[in-house]
Amino acid sequence: MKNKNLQFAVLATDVVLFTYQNGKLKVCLINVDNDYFKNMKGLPGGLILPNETAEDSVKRHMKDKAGIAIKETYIEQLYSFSKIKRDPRGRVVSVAYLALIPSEKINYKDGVEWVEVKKIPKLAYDHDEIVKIAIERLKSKIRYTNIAYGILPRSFRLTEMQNVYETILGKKLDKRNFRKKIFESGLIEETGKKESEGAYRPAMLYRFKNREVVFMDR
Amino acid sequence: MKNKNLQFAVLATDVVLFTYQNGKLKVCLINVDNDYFKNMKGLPGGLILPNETAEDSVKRHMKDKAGIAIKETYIEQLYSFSKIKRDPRGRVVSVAYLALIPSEKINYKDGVEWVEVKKIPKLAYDHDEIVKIAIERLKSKIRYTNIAYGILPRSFRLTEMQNVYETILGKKLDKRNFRKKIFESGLIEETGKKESEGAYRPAMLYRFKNREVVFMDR
DNA sequence: ACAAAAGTGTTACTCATACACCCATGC
DNA sequence: GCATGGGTGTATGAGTAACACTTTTGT
Repeated sequence: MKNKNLQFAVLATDVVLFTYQNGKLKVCLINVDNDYFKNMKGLPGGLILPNETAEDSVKRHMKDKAGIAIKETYIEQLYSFSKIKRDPRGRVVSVAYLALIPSEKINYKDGVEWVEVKKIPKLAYDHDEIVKIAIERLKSKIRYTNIAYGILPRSFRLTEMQNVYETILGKKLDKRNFRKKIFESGLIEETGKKESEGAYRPAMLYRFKNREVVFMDR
Repeated sequence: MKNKNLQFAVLATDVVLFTYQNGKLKVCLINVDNDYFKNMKGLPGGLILPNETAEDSVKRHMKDKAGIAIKETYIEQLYSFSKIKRDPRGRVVSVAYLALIPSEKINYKDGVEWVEVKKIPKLAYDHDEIVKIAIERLKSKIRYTNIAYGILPRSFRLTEMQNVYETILGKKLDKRNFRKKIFESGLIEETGKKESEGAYRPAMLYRFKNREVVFMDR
């Protein structure tokens, strides 16, 4: 660096990592316990190192702090937070990310908890605000992209998919209209296999055609 | 700061500042001339200081480098750029912003040029990428918000407004449909005044009801 | 045979699109 | 009276929303 005195801020990342489990949308939270935030929860995250991009940093922290296998996750940059007092320990500017993971890919670790979105407690730092923005982004983006691939298993029943949409959007959807729209979108295809859930009629299993973001027409 | 060796990156902001002038969408560019980028252009921007947020920083640089009166501008955060080599002089992470200004509020300064979007040359650093993302954001956001208030004068004719939309969206719109949609959106209201453009029938002048962002229904 | 989830079509309504002529004014 | 931009309505097609019953399977 040329000018030492320009270096003043710690640069960090935070991630709002969602999963869908037992019919509920959940967020990954870790324990926070320091002089300023006693026995609270917060988002996983940490510093950006000199030789990594913000995205590299998020992936590393997701792996280290939440035990997440990076390959399995959808990640997108959410927003950057730069309020001067957002971290009472010193000036920290944070680039926040939104990430999705199918629940069966989660590795559970001590100090890491998956909390239902509706039951998130008051969080440390400005993490409440970050989560709020992440939920809005997820809600709007699931409408016009295929990012649900990030939160559903590789192959899934359509009712499962509909449940994910209903939970994220926070409202019931009509089964026939949902299916029509999803089929017409061309985002998914049959796997050819069927799955029986307990004792009843087996359901066709589907998968996403693409595992990169696709925007729906318009 | 607690830990000196955590401080490695320079934090900066860049702004993609749009205006609409003579039927053209233009971007504010400044001269860049250093060891790495000879006689080129780039976006206005600069460092974030220890006592300012990213948004404070953008506003300050817009004022200093481009002579823009802050009060008149619409500003939103665009995206953060953290590629390690994006600035060859050293590690700089930049929070980019999108801003809009009505052309009559521009103060012209030496070394600052307003370049038609279609004619933007190769820019210094990663500023091409930033501009591209800004244009996409502007295109999509003008469809479902009232942010056009940031680029139109306080009061304006409807054809003027339609021209702004056509230029940003890059396509012709139907006059009657445009008017219908705008009126139904409830975003604007009559000022009660009329304006004659040259020798012909005077047009009703309108203004935006709100000068903060409003999202259209749906 | 029954319990449970899977699967399937039609109608009504709303919204977007396409399209052409008269109006008001200054010169 | 003419040139110019301002202003207006209707018809068609597309997409969204509402709605209920039959099918398949395991027990």
